[in-house]
Amino acid sequence: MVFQDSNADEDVNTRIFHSIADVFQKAQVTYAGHRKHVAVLKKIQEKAVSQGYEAAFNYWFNAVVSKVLPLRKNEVIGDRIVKLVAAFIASRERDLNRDEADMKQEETSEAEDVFMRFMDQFIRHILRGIESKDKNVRYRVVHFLAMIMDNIGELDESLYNTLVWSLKKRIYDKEANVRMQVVFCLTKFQDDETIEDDNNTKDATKMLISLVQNDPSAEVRRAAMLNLVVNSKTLSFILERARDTNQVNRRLVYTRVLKSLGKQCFDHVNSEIIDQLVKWGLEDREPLVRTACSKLISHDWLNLLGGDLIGFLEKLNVTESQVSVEAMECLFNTRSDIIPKVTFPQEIWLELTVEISFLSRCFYHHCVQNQLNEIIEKNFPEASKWANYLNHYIKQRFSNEANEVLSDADKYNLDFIIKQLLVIGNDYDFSDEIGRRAMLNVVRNMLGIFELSESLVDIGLQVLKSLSINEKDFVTMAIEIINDIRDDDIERQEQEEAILRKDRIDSDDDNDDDIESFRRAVESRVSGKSPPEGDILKNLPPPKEAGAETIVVCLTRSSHMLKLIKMPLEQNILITSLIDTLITPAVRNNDSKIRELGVNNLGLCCLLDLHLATENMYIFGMCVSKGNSALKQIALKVIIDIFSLYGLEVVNGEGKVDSISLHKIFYKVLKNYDSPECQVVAAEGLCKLFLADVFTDDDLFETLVLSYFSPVNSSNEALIQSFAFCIPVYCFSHVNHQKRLARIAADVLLRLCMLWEDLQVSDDSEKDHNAMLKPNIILQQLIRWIDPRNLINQKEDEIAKNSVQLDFLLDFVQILPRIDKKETRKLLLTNINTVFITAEQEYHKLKKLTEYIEDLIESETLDTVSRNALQKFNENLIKILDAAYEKELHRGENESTAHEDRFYQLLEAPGTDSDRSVSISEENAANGSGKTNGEDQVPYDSTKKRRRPENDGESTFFNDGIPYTKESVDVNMIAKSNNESKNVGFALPEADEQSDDAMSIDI
Amino acid sequence: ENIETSNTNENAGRMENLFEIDLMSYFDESLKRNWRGREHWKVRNLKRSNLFGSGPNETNKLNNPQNESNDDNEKSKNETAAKKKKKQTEIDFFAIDDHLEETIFAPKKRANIDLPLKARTDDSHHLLPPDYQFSTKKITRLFIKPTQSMNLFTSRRNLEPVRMQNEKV
DNA sequence: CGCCAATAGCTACACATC
DNA sequence: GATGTGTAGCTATTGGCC
Repeated sequence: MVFQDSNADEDVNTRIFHSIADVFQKAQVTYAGHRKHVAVLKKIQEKAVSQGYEAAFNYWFNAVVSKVLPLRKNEVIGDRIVKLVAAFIASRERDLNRDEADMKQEETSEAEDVFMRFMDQFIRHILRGIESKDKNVRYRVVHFLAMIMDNIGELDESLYNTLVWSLKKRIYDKEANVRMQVVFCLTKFQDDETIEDDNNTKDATKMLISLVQNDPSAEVRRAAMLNLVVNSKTLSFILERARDTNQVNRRLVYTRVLKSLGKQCFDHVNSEIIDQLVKWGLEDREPLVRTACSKLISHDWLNLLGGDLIGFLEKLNVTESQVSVEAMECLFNTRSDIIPKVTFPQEIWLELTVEISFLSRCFYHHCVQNQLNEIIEKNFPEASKWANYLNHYIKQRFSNEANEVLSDADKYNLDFIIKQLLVIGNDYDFSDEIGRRAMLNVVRNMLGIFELSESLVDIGLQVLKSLSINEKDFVTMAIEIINDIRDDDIERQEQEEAILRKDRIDSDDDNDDDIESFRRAVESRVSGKSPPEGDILKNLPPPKEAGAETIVVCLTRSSHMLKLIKMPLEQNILITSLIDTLITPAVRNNDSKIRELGVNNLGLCCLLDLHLATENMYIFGMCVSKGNSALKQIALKVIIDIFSLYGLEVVNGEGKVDSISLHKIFYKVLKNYDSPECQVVAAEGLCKLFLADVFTDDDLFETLVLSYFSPVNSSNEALIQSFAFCIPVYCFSHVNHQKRLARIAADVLLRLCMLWEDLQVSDDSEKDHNAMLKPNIILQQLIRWIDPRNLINQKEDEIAKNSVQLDFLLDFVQILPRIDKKETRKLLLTNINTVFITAEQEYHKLKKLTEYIEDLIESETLDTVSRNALQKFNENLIKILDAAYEKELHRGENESTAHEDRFYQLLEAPGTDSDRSVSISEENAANGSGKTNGEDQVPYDSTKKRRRPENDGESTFFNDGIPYTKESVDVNMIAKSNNESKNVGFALPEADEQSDDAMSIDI
Repeated sequence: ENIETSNTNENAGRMENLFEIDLMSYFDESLKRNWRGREHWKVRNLKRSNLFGSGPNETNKLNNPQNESNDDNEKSKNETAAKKKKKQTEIDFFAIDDHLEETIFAPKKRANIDLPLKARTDDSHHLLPPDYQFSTKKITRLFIKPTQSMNLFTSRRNLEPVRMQNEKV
């Protein structure tokens, strides 16, 4: 032992100090021997206390601890000492508890007092540093606290309050690490509240809930998530983290939270939430999250349920579940061991529940996918039996008594079961003709049922198609079903009428009238004339058509049928007549539901026939510009699909709609942020059409790009995501696409910068402020999109020669002066070095660029940051220019000297005005469009000129100076095109003129 | 002859189809992390093909291989030295520093150690927006007739009704 | 056979630096 | 705010152990 009895006060004091220091000195090097070190410390303390030097011990203990406080996170020495102290305190507390248990009362109270005094002063000591300006000190302080929390014993009330108060303040520390440790501390204060108190959640828990949602640091949120007590109030906040922006947090919900919840999960979490969690997990973009989720399902949960798949489906509430299909797929795929354990005895098919039917459907699908034919044969009956089973449930559901016997829930469940059986049936082996016929009968009859739900119509028709001999056969059967439904309805109406009249006639004692009026009714229906007025007053007007409800039922069937066929229309008279008798009248109908279905049907027919499509473009256009939101969306989809299929053949020609009018419609929809859904359809659709090179218009494309960046669309997630996907696909899929963006990029940037500057001065708080990207980010994004290195199918040398970015830069330096604020220009200029410049690119362009850049450096009043960036760029540029010059020389030697001369001229007279006026566009006109396979009909140069700021007013779409607002589409263009051609345009009235009447058009 | 030509046509078509599918999965793969768009796109995506000099500086480096190796050696030396320094510093618990506590416990003065107010709450609660799962598959499907899809990359200016896919519900 | 540590290797995130 | 380095939190593999 280092210190022994001594009489001198000082001596004892220093010995205590040295002893403590000695322990710390050794403990800082390694964890090994910590137990011994703790024991030594205890000895020192005991001895000191016994000698009346308790205070000295505490003092020196604090002193050495202080030394460790400035050590930053992960400094091992700090970590070791913290652990040492924590171990010391924990050991002390353990001793006390043990002594208490052993009933050593007297000793205990003394030791307890010592311990409490020690803790009190120690905590007060380190708390002095909790607001230190040194973040490391703050970190170590809370680190110490977090580590000793478990053994803190009972605190004096005032100290307790101080501690809590200090911690509460630190949950808003600037440093994430500090906040994280505070979270660990706070978790200890919520311990006793596992017993729920309904309206009194503890402060600590409340704070953790707030942190788990709001803290900017993912790690702090993680700490809060993992340490929150689990009860009915906190659970939703914890589970919500399955969509945390941080990948690890998301994963932990599955690997940690849900796993440890175990069975509780099913008992206390409602099925909707479980379903949502599974959906999120299995659909996550991160493979790690997906595997975590699938592991949870297929291992933890399945084991928990003892392999009970039905039970699992019950938990998911299969009839409402959005993911049960994927979940089952995941189960079967990851746990192939359960496959042989799944069996379906014959009896089960007549006793199906929703879960069993669903399981069988997924199981069947899995077996088909993996060609487990024996298993299928073992479990699933032959086709004719299957048809019987199916019929069993259909009868049960739609029999005459059904309405009285079955509750809504029963009907719902039966529908669900029938659907599963049909899904299976769709993949069934119908090589056996008897089975096929049986099934065909059942399905045909089913499809004739008036009340059949749409989803059953859909799958029913699919099965019908699988069962049919060929497409023509399928269409014949389907149309027969539709006609039957309609005829039945008409017949029913007539019967009702007849009965009505009969009642009357009975009282009038005349029978002949009946036949007479029937004849007239039929006559009028055929001829389309209405019966004489007198008759109308006497009798009810005979129905010419099926009732509205019936029409809907028919149209539903026809649309699901049309979705499934691809046979050209001209080969199918039946469909042509369907158009005449059912679809066209529906399009003209006043009932909006019928009209929407009609347009959808007509659209589907158009996808089968180019001529029909061409003829009807006008109607679809009218629907988009005049219709209500739902109709608008359908018609828009139809137009886009038609374009996708036929390209521009359907427009621009004698009697055809001209494409400019349609462009205008697209502009309008794209900018109408009152109907975001239509915006998304327009955006996605236009992207498709551009991708397929159906559309090649620069201005329209510019509108697309502006829509992406426009702050007014910032809350339209679907729109943003659609663009985020489509624009890069477009740009990277073809050189010409990238060129198109490069052509408009500078203009886009200019407009957006101006808009951004406007937003900065407008005092519309921070919301608008955040809604828009900063110009530098926009620039980066644009540069990335036009980076030739991202192009597919490019060889290295092709990439090196590609000068789209160079072209863009040339535009860029010219729009730069038009940006008002220096700050904005600075944001842009700092990014200039990310542009891809090589010596392989055209010499004269490089040359031109250096001139511009040097001009910029000289003339502009630049801040240092921009100047540095520019100079750095210029240095590189000059190097490249030199290299390019070398190359050019070599080429010149080999080919002709004509070029060479020019380059010498350029070199010798740099920066002269005459040189500068040798316009770039001249060269562009030659090089830009010549190599493009004629796909870009607009010459590079002309577009560019048109876009030059000076000419803005002439024909650019956004001539109001403020990019992308309200009605900036010019009317001139449309008017012009209408005058020029014989094409059909759309007279587009202003909004106030809109009315449904406008829709009643004749074809 | 006929058979042969039809075969080659078929093969060409098949190749085209393969090409299309390849491209589709290429784009799906490389863009799947950018789905949130706008400020959330990350630089790391679509790794630049660094197959060749990815910047103007490259030439310089290639010209002086010797310097580089020297640099590397020095660097590695420096690194290890620095690491050792960091890890080796022991604390002398015997030394008494009266001013230590003064400094570490110094009042914070004006130094702001707090999170700015606007960073303390977040409207999004740091949750991801709904994922609309855009993909080449979704893009190529027709809107009103999802069983039919178009070719994006091959057969520019398209577009015969290609590929009927009966999809399971 | 399953279990565990130890190990290497990976990526998104955090931190430090200028 | 762009940059490079460091780190947390995994995954996968190995080899020893019961």
